[in-house]
Amino acid sequence: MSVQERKQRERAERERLIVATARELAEQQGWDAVTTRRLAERIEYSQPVLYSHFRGKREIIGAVALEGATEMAAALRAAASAADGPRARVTALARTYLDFAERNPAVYDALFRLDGGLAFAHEDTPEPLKDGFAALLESLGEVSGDGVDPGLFTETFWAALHGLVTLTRARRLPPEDTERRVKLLVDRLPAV
Amino acid sequence: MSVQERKQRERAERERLIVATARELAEQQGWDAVTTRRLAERIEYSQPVLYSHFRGKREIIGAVALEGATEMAAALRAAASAADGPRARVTALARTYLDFAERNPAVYDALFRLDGGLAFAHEDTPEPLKDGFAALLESLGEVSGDGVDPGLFTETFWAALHGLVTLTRARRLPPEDTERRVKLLVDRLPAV
DNA sequence: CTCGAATGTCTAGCGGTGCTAGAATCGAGC
DNA sequence: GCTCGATTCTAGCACCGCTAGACATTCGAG
Repeated sequence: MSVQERKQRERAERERLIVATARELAEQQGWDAVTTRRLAERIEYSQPVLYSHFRGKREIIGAVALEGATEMAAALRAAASAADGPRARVTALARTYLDFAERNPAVYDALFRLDGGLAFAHEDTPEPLKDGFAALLESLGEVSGDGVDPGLFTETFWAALHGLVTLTRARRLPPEDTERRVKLLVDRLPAV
Repeated sequence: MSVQERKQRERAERERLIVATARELAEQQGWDAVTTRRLAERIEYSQPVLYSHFRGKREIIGAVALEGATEMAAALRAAASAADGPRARVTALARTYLDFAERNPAVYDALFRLDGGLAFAHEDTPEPLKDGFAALLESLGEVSGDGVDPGLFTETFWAALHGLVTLTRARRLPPEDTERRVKLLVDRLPAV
């Protein structure tokens, strides 16, 4: 028994190592640099070992996304709870969102740009993802205004932030004015 | 002379064929399916011929993007000029933007998601791209409101639309409520 | 009209990718 | 110490973007 338990523990540990290494490599050099060969070399195992933990690269991206979602939700909630009043919460939330995206570009990509094989906005969406959206909803829902569904408002505000993140990162928007763009969103979209 | 002219014409014609074929293939099966081998086969030349026209795949994406930018600008201007009054223009503009993105996903990706080696928001940005942004600015600039730079307002509104497009396409947002999300943006972001 | 040079296009190949079949090794339990 | 199942590895597949160098074709000069 104990032997099997130890093996299971070691296996779980190795799985964490794979995810952590993939994330680290992606943050350092971008997801394109996360090849199964490089990843295998970094964890000091051969390539096929990766496939005994994950179906393929896509699932590894998905694992990084789930990890990131939990962190992002926590960051958003921390920022929101530190702010006073609905408007201040929205401002804090937006800043924290952009800040997270900027500090963790690879995680952000895994979450919202790449295909990690995860279901979104669906009943079988993994809990961390639902919870991330919930964290947004908690602060944004209270400023959606009469006649506007809080969920829909949250989706729209989120999309606006996501647009800022992706266009800026893709060098379609100059980064200098981000703060002013966020201010515009925060000033006008909420119903108060 | 005439011989050289004919050759140049044929060469230009072949270049158009490459771009059109790449675009077609990308719209049919996504950009991942646009490999140099497949593309070469479809135009009935060998791979190296592609490299006598373009530095690489990236430049082919860039060429498709430029073509698409011109079309998009035209579509946006047509929609705007058919609408009556600033608010109606903004609504028409937003709908046309999303419609273009939905009808031409590969072109949209070439423009705003992929690396086509093009400079944006810069002095040496290619004319079609500048013109596309100008088409947005013409309608959005008039509703930016006092104290808000029209360019900045346009960027922000654009980013919101882009966020809707990409999150919906990436299956992060359910597609059904797009219309209501757009309404929210159009109702709240403009200063009137 | 011929022939060398320039131009154009091709075949073949490089080092890389994600992924996998089957051989080799390891270690637990008798 | 041995056996046998689980684990890990080596080697390889088909594909990728890209390119060197061979080959064919066309052109211009004599």
